[in-house]
Amino acid sequence: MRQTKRDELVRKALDIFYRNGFHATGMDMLVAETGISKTSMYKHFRTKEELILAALRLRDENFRNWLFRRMDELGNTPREKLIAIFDALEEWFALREFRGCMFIKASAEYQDREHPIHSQSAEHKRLLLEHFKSICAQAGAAAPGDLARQILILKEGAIVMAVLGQGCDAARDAKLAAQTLLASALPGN
Amino acid sequence: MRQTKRDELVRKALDIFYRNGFHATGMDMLVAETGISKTSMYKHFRTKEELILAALRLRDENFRNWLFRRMDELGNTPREKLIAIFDALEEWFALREFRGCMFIKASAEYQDREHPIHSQSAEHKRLLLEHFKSICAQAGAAAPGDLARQILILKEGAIVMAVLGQGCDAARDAKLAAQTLLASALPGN
DNA sequence: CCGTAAATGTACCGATCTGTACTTTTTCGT
DNA sequence: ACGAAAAAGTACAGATCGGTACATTTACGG
Repeated sequence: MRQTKRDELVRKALDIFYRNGFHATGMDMLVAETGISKTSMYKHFRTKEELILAALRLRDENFRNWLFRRMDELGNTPREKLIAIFDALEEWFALREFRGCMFIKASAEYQDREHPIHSQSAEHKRLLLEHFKSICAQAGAAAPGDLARQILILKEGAIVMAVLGQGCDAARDAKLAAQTLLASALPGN
Repeated sequence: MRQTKRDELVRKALDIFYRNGFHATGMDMLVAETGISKTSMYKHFRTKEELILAALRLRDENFRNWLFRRMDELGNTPREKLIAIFDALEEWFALREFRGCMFIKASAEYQDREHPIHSQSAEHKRLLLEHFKSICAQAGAAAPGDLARQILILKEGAIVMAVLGQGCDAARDAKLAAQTLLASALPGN
């Protein structure tokens, strides 16, 4: 139960980085918006980068928990769970606070593949892919890895178009594409 | 023929912004890397933002010219041209200097939809979509708009996974998905 | 209620940020 | 070769950057 303050910092910093970007958010702004003193911040995290990494870890946990739970709630069969990815995305895109994928943005600001922030973002995508792959296997796909990667591509593309598209419903488009892919890759009707 | 210097500045600035990011690239770095004096820069562009917008305009022109030309060169029929998108992507991803989509990165750093840099990035995607849609129509798609948006989603997703995926060939995965979609949406075999 | 750990407030460091002022040098058409 | 325009050089303003020092205040378990 200790570390409430540290958790509060990470939670609030995550919000601010998500809304404002990483380079564009200074430590002084974090002090102003979180109400937590700079001294405390640097007691918990030695550098801004460490704070960003902690925020990304929390984001990874939150996002995967949310998506996987929503897939389970919205779909009964493995096949339905895969389609439910895009229903969940639609809910997300509709939120007022939706601002795109935090990890795409992180990798855009920290481009070097060796950079911890970049590789942690890549790890998030790897974890998503792993889960998708196991569900594709449950659904009876002949090549679960291939199918999972195609679905992940649809998911990432939908997020990009939700940010940069104008008005059109990217989740719905991606869902239609996913249904076509599943109909072609999965046995049964 | 005048403005060679201005064009040189935009061209070099584009490279640096692409490699280094927008906020992470200061005007002093641009001076050092381009060899062009700060005085000249601010004579041609009143602010850094104007220079970024000029660089993005050049990027949009270069990228669309390259992709549409490559689609024409690699595909004979409209259907083949659509598939060729992903062969072109594969070439791009293999380049040593590949660093993802400049417009995804721009929208990640300038998130406000009202911001000129963001809306110019969205315009780039709109122009891609328009072209894809006209080729989908030529290919005989019943709903060319729907199909074009699905293909654009695959293209954007492939770029994201080329940046954040590990080793796997995102262009090939997206191409397989596109072939499935076209087989389902287009008349003929 | 006391002692200790945690958090705060304030002031600061050197570096870097975008942008400007002003002078000198280079370029280039005529 | 001359004159105007363009480019460069230098120095700087004012704000903000990430990060630190240090003294003070708050919170809390025994």
